[in-house]
Amino acid sequence: MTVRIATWNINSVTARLPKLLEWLESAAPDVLCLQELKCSTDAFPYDAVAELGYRTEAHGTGRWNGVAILSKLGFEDVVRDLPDQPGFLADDAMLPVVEPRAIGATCGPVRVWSVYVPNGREVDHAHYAYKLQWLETLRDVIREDAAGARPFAVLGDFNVAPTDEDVFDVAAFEGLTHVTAPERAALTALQEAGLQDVLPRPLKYDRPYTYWDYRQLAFPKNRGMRIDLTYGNKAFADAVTDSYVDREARKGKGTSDHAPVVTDLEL
DNA sequence: ATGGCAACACTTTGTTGA
Repeated sequence: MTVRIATWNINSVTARLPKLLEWLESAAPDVLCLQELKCSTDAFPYDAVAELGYRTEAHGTGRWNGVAILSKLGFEDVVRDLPDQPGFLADDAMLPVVEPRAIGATCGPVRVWSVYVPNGREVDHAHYAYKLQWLETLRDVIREDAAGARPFAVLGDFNVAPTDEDVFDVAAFEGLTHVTAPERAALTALQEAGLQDVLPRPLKYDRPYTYWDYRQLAFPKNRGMRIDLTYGNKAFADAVTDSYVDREARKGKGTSDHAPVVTDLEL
């Protein structure tokens, strides 16, 4: 069977609902992993996407973060949060909070995680240590599925550019998060656990960036980054027939600052 | 030069994002 799986940091599913529905109709993925819902689990627009044939498993608490999986292939074994997922201790908080950044499910023949990896903010910030710890936990959680025979992938906003080629100008990121050696080592650890970076093709230019800042005409100037990734195990990667970044969805007003990444499989 | 865009909620300004 042919299966189309996509990931998209939507930057508010309520603000982006018209764009989401339009994209679901045109791209018609079987499974879509969303990040940055910016709404609670209850506030997700379930009915609107159900009219297009999708069931949804969402995980959100409100203003920040939030992840979901939309599926035309049903759901089994839905898991909210990574087992032993680290929390983040905010400046004004007494206790660390486990944020809604991961949801896993089996959709037909494929098991997926939709993940929104912490940003890290600055290299000397507690959020950066949190990011590395979060990625380490992810590595531990995916180990069994990564080594298994069932097609499996982690898709989402990893907030790490895997190589220098994945940012428009490496000099512009000197000393910043997203390109540091420890962050990239965390991605390498996922690969050592059995996952492969499914490199999408760009629809324009030479590199498949997935994120462009809203400011200073970054998109028309193609000052982008590739941080939205599809990490599949061998069974998944071997089944890939095509993968691309749908930069068309980044065009115009009222879009997310991320583009969807689409992967087609023959299973 | 700390802006610039966008979203959101508790402050219609401050926080977050990358």
